[in-house]
Amino acid sequence: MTVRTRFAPSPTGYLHVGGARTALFSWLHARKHGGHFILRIEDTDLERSTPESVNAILEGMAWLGLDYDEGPFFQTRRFDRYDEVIKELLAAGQAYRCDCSKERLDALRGRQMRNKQKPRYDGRCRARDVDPEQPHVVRFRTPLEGATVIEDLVQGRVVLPNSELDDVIVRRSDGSPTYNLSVVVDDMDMEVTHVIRGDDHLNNTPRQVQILRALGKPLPVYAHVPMILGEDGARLSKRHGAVSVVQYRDAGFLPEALLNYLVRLGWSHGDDEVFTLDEMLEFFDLSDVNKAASRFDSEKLLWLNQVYIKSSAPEHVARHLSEQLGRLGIDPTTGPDPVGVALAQRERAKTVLEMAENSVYFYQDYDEMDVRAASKHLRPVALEPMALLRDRLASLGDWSAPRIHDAITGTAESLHLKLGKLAQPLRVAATGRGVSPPIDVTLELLGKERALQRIDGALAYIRARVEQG
RNA sequence: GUCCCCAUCGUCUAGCCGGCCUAGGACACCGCCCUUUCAAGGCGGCAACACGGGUUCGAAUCCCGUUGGGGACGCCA
Repeated sequence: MTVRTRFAPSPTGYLHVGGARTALFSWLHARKHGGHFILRIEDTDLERSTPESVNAILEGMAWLGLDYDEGPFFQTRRFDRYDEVIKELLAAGQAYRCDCSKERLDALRGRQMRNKQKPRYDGRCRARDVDPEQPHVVRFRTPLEGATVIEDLVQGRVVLPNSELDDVIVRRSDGSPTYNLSVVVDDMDMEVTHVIRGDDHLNNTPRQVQILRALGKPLPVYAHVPMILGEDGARLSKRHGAVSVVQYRDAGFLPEALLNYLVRLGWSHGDDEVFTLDEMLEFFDLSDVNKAASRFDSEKLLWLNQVYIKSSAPEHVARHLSEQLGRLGIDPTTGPDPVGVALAQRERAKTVLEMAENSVYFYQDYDEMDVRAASKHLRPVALEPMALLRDRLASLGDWSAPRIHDAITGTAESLHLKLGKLAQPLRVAATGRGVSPPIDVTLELLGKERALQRIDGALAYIRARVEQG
């Protein structure tokens, strides 16, 4: 039997990191076993589902490279099918109509809570014959006796007495199906073999198992993966800032870095930390997934992102860099090849956004210099050495880092200056700040014309300082 | 409140079918080295088996309880 997994988000928001990891595990499991990965949009909640959310989810999945073989399926297009199953249950006496009012239900819940009981439907309509023409919901008739056992791939055996379950609503009074019914029908119709989802669904599983049994269908294999908590240990929410996958994209993260970070949350393979997609596929196994919830640690994500920035092909990083430059309003064709910039900056950027922000001076003249850097390094003592170096650089025929380097060290030696005494002023002149890639590389990228221009500007700055005393 | 799940360094985790663990790796943090800046890199350091009972010659590893955390309890998914 071929493996079939699915990712089934409800379109009520963006794709957050928790959902993305569930999708990743599901995708990995399908791909590893040569199976199919299905995307299904659970939009039965007409009130809260939005097309924007659907797009946000698709966008996030696409960015991460989690491609699906089937779908996206929309549950709203399958209402007829759900109704068919509900009728089947009704006809078999596995479900019944209920016309209990919200008020009665609320009162019942209140009473039960006060009595320190678990709030649940009392089954008042189980034996009543509710008029199908009058407003009503349909409830599943849960067995009163026995227990439901789930053999979960990550949670192990979970047993829940059926007395803990109440009769869930499977069809609302407006005729729409509820979650527990639609998932069951879909997973069954789509022949899903492995239901991989967050463990917040573990409590729902016995109900779904009961419905499946009532329908006489085989059970899928369940795997409830632990949740991802925010850095403060609380459930992930908007309050935690950047939890949306596309926000990480915009913040300059590489999709492979996020994927790598996510796969290591709740799963491990010995002491390994960095995995290529192929390695993930080779080593990932649901049975190695932890049971405990884990916290999201953005520091470690940042580290991994830098690992990927440093080790990926420069051309690949450069593509992301160009995008980020574009978002900063810079046209990458107005300066050095982003590949060279990526190569020069890769060791000093934890995100591509940071890399772009620190590379602006390659493409645009700086408006003003960093005050501290300028006052520290562009001092009168630097005037002569800089002027000398400027001429030497100007005479360079081959504007390459090695030649530039020779010019700088040559000048420093002839003046008996420590390299830093010359390199730092030069850096401030060239970039307007005290930090940059190695100065020879920086100058090469800048180009001869631009570099000399900026040195001239810095010389003028120093002269003005001399005059001011 | 009731039920379900969980519990190793600050964080992610290895180990968990008992002895190889004076508990390993990674992030973060601290120190040293390298160094034209910032980084990167190298080396070193700090730091945990939640607690209490058992079982056993022997427990991080098995059992029970306590505490703590998370989840579910909706005509949300």
